[in-house]
Amino acid sequence: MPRTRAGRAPLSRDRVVEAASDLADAVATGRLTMRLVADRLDVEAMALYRHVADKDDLLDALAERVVERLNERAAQLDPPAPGTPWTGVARERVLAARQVLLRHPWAARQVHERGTMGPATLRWFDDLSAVLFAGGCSADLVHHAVHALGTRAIGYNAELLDVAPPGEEEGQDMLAAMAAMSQTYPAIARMVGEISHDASTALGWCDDQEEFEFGLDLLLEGIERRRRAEAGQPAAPPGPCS
Amino acid sequence: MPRTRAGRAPLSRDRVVEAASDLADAVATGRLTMRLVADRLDVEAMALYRHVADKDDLLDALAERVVERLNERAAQLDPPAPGTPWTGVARERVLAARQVLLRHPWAARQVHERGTMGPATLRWFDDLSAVLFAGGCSADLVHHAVHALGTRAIGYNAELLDVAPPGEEEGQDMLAAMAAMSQTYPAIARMVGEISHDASTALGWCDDQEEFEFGLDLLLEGIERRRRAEAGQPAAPPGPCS
DNA sequence: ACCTGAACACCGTTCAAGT
DNA sequence: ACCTGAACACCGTTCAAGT
Repeated sequence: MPRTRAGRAPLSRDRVVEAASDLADAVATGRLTMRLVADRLDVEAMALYRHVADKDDLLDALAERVVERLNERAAQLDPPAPGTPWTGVARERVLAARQVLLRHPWAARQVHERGTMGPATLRWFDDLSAVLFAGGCSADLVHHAVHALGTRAIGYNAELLDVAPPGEEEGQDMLAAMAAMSQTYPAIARMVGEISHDASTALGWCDDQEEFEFGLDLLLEGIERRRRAEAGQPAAPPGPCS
Repeated sequence: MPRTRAGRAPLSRDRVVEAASDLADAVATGRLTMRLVADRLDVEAMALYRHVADKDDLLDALAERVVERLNERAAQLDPPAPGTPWTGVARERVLAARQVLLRHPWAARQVHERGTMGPATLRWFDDLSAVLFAGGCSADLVHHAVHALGTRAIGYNAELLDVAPPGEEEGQDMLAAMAAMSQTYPAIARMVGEISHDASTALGWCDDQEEFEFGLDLLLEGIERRRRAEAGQPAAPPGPCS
């Protein structure tokens, strides 16, 4: 392994992000400074700027790194027993994500606050979408569900479909990029492709109010169903009046 | 109105918090500095420290101020038409809260992040709890529901019942304080009093994992019910097989 | 009593300089 | 090519001093 004259391994983006992640776990949120990260790497603060654009870039990378852990954790889950309903599979994935996030208390906020989705985040949402599709949900329902579950699970609330607004970019490059996306994130691509365009939801734009009300209604309906159950009325728990 | 020699109204905690709130609306989150707040009040930054303990104290007051707006907005709502189900009433309150919060993008995060609940926040939760009780929910259900809805509505996720851990304090003062609380926040008091103590939820402590799973299950069940409806199975929508 | 000036120990970030 | 030293324009916060 190459070493500098001072006897330490050379810096890299990964080493910087890793050090920052470790530090964020140890130190209170917001107390993370470039100088502290540098200290941990036995380096002057200014050396970091060769590997990250600025502090925001570092925080973005931090969020993405945690979502990578979510994906690794999801990959380790036992395959669901045959006959498991999709809800059970989704539940397990969301709870696994929560488990990882609880170990990095700063992470949910960081993931929540950034404006863009990195590859790891897209991967997580694509996998969750695939579970819903496999369960028989329509594209519209997958879309709403991912909003409702995603905010709760990994705190993401930015425009889900706002991949890259077609404008300044070359039309050719855009199409190629979208084709590549479809290969890599097939469930998301299917969702975007099949979603009802005559609704208030247009391609590349999510109606935040609609998504909020969708999630809110799910909660209210569920609470009301439990109230009924408490009160002794059967109210058709899972099945349709079986 | 009294004025200083320089010709400006004297500072007060309210004026400081108001200026900070206006500034937070205008400037990007995190860009709020003591010096900027002071500038807006035509005062040196150090003068603020006579009215707020430190920046954290100011941010806390900021959050509380916004929740006061939520309460004012809720008070202006038309009384629900007779026969309106409690879900409709709760829905209206949560959507009204969201309306206000959307005008102060920084507020949800701020409310979310602080560790304690001020009087305004307790007021909001007490009113919401009262709606659920009036709808016939049990104390346990109110408790779970307030967790599930509260996080979504005003981003609050700290321990709901962690009012003041009985320890160093005088027992007498504690009892008096709790009695006073019961007068001021009767629905919350009822919830705490009636909640099932044999469950994992003990007085003054909420099981975060349990609340998370409660909210998650509501979402999953609601999504599954919609999938069934899409697929043409009636699945007993609102009523019990009516 | 209420505000100010000067100062302290920090920030993120730049840029020319070292090796 | 990669890191450092010195510096700049900021932070929150203190404390003695002004009025």
